[in-house]
Amino acid sequence: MNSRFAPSPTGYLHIGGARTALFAWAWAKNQQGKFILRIEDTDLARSSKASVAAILEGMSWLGLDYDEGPYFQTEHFERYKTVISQLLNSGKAYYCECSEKRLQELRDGLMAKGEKAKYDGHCRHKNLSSGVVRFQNPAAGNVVFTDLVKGKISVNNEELDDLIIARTDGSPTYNLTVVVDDFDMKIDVVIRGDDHINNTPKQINLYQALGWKLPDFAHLPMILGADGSRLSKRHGAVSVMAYREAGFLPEALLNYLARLGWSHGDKELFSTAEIIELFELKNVNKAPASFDADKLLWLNQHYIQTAPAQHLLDELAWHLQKNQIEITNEIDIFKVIESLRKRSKTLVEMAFGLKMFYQDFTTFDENLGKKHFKNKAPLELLLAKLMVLEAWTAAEIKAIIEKVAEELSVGFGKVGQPFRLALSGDGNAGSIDLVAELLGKDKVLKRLQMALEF
RNA sequence: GUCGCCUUCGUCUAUCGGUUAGGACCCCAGGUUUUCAUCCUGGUAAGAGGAGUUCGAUUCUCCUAGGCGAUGCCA
Repeated sequence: MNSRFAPSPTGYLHIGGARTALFAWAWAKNQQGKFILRIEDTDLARSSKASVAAILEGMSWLGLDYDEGPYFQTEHFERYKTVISQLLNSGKAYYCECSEKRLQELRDGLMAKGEKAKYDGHCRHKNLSSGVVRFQNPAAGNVVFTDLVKGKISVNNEELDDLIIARTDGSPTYNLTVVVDDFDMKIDVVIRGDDHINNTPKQINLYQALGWKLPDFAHLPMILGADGSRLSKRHGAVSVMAYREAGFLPEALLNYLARLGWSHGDKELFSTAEIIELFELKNVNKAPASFDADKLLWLNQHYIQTAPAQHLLDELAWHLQKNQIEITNEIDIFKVIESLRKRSKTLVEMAFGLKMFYQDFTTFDENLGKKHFKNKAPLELLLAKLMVLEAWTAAEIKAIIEKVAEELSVGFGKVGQPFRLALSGDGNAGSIDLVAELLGKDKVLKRLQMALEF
């Protein structure tokens, strides 16, 4: 059982496309069939190599691996040409030379009369031999099909017109190429966005004219922005890679996308393997869904808290490189990750929190410094006691902080907070005793000294 | 305009005609806590409107409204 993802390379891989890919991928894997990637690049003017690369990059990051492809429709032009002449020869398609102007006037006129704007078949019996090629759609009857997510859909042929299947330059158009490729690639279920529902009856007529067996269709509802309108740039990030940049884990995005329009009872958390195992088209929701950034963030936090440290490090590496943070052997990165994971919602936050362990700083946050370094006594006492501390462990360090607080008759916070600022520079750090242990005696003493000079 | 699709808490969703309509995110309250977090407990909150079928409709049918999509020599 095969499915495919067929993006047109006119931009990056966006959230909606990624979900379509995910569902098609999950379905094929669930069926133990093939997932095929096909690039629909027949619009030469709008397609670009950069977009192809961006789409492949997005899919690769998400781990949506394909069993075949990427195929490019531009490599199938001969095949399309053959099919088009077959249609022409059998009288199921014809040339049309109507000018753009005539077509426009025709549309305007019909619309003004309150009728469906469609081609009137002007050139149908002219026996022309140049121009665009139109498919002769059946004039009457209904096209009925059972969509695997939407159910029964019926469209009257009177609503459909003779669609163009080849442009003046001979190049094929979308409705023809999908039909040919889906047939040739033995696609069992065409899984795609529901903006294609209206094309489906036309394609079904094409299949029938060609005498080909129909695939099943499954049309996925759209993803809307938080305000319920079509997802666009003003809703924030729409590109998959923008989520990588924002510090999301691919499994979090995948889990989120899976639950957007699909469900398995009350289950919220799905590993990638579980998505494959449990995915069923019949559990896909019919209604469009709004993108909720808060829930995605919650999932990301969940996966940051539970993922193996090595995996976190692998994903983190990209961010560290981007921020020019270099991990050294001096401090155990895994211990640092453990100390950070509970307080990081994104990898960006984690990378940021990691900085203080591997990069020295020269200044403290001005405002916080004024507040916490005003009274030097806690830091002086801390420094004196830590300097002579032999067993450099969190427990010992904590005992010293408590002792300092006791000697000065202040609360733990009065010592801990200045200490935290001294070590981090910006006040953002976790359990201060643990942070101090990880940082190591040298750096701790140095930074305390620096704080005293503030 | 015309055609198609859709409609359960603010959001994502569950519900095989009979449920106090459940879960999750968000939000709020309380608890744990060395900042910020995490974590735990509890809470607020929904069947678009109107007919019909039925002993009984969120669930089936129809109408209306609203949203989205299509109406391209884009895909």
